[in-house]
Amino acid sequence: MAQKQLLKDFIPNLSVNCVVFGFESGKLNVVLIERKMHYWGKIYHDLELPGELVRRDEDLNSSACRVLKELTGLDNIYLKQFEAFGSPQRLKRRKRDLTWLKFVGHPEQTVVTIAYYSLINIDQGKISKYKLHPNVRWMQVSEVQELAYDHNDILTNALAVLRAELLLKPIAYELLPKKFTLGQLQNLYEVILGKSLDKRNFRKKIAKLPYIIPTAEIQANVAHKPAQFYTFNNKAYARMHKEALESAVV
Amino acid sequence: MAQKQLLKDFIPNLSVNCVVFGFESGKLNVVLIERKMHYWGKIYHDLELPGELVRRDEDLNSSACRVLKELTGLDNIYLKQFEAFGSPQRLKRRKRDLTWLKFVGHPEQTVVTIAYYSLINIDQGKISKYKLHPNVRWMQVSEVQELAYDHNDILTNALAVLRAELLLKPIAYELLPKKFTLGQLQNLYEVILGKSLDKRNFRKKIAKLPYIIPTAEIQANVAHKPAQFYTFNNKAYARMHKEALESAVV
DNA sequence: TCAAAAGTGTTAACTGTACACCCATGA
DNA sequence: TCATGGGTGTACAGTTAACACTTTTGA
Repeated sequence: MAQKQLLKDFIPNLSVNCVVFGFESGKLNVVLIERKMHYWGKIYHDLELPGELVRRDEDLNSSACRVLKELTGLDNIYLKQFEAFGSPQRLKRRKRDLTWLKFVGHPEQTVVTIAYYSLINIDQGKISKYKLHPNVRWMQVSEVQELAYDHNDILTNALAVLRAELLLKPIAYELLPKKFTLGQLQNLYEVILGKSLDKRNFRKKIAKLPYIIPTAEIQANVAHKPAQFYTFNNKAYARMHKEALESAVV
Repeated sequence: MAQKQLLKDFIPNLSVNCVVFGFESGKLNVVLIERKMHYWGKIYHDLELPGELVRRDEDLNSSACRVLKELTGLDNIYLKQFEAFGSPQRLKRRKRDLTWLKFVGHPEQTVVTIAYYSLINIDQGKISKYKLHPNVRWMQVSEVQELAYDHNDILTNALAVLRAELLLKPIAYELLPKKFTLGQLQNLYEVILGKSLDKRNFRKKIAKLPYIIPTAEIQANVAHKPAQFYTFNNKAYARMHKEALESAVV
């Protein structure tokens, strides 16, 4: 965590962490940071969620944006605060974490972290930009092992929030390229929710949504019947959402 | 905020605030703290949400519990973290707030607050205990005026979360006495959701829930047909909830 | 010609919604 | 006897869920 700037510019007890999800070739991935350290004479490689201490002059959201920007070079990314983690022991549950804190000269105080989850789409070859920092890793959520500190808890809760929001808000489209097929969309729902869905019922449901717009474009160079591309129309969504709110009854 | 204990025991940049809701005689109420101050020669009365700085050795949840305990003398209250508020300007938007901060000797740093909402029931004459602290006020949510700092934002968001959770989780029963009538329950939904519901449909829905148990008891001394009392059975709820999760499809 | 994913309708069960009257009680 | 809130059923509309085959393409 931020050792480059002057320590006094930061609130020593407050950090943000970002759980950055992305969907690529049918898998849900997450951005992790490699932490290399010497520990009892050996070199350990270890992973943690991206995060930093919060600056005194910035908003929490700006802080999370800053972390993402420094990490991936991207802004205008879907970003949502979901939980604060504040156990006094959260940084010190393992010997390895204590060693690391000493190694980087961390004051070893309680650090409460405000956790965000973030959705990116791996569109238009942007993926290369995520390699900006040499220790950024892009890993399948299902293959994540033991992370630093309480970061497994943070990831688990982020996933739970992602699942819940997927059913309530149009966030699937943050994870997909601008033009997507219904197969991709269904696959995304299946992967995140962890269950398979009926293709015909799924497509009927989508067909009723006024904000999923079919395009004239069609897949090319696929070894099966080529699929039609669709787009998400945010204005149509906002309109529908507004109407739904106004007429809502339990 | 906490001036009595040693300042070094607290994290100066981190507080918790509690939005304590209660339901009484058909109205949704919230606990507020009166803030009296001299301001340009006059005495102002002002309201804020209960809150305190977080101790270095305590968990965020414990911190919120502590605030509630000190305030109302009650523990084992429904308590849920819902959002962190961290704008650097959040304590200093008004002259009055700045004056107050100087008055109480606050270091005037950025304070990020972790906001909780809490539900209490005004059962069995417990209400008297809420008067423990002389400046505790119990006020209808619909009549709340301008609060200190960004506390109106916090209250607004707490209400939004309360509404959303009311539709998803059995929290209504935290706000009602152990034995309640269906009329009270419907009234609570109507007040929190801000719309009227169809009595017959509402009762049909409740009748299907395996965790709302009719008792043999019946209202007395009411100037209308006396209502039957019901209870919420948490075990039955947990059982049903577990089954629902296991068989869930989108 | 094969493999792989796209695309397509019907039926039955369930859920949500609209709607109006009588009942029991205390004042 | 009146005012107050308690209590009840039916019909229609909309939504969900189960289910199997044909199409188009590249390899």
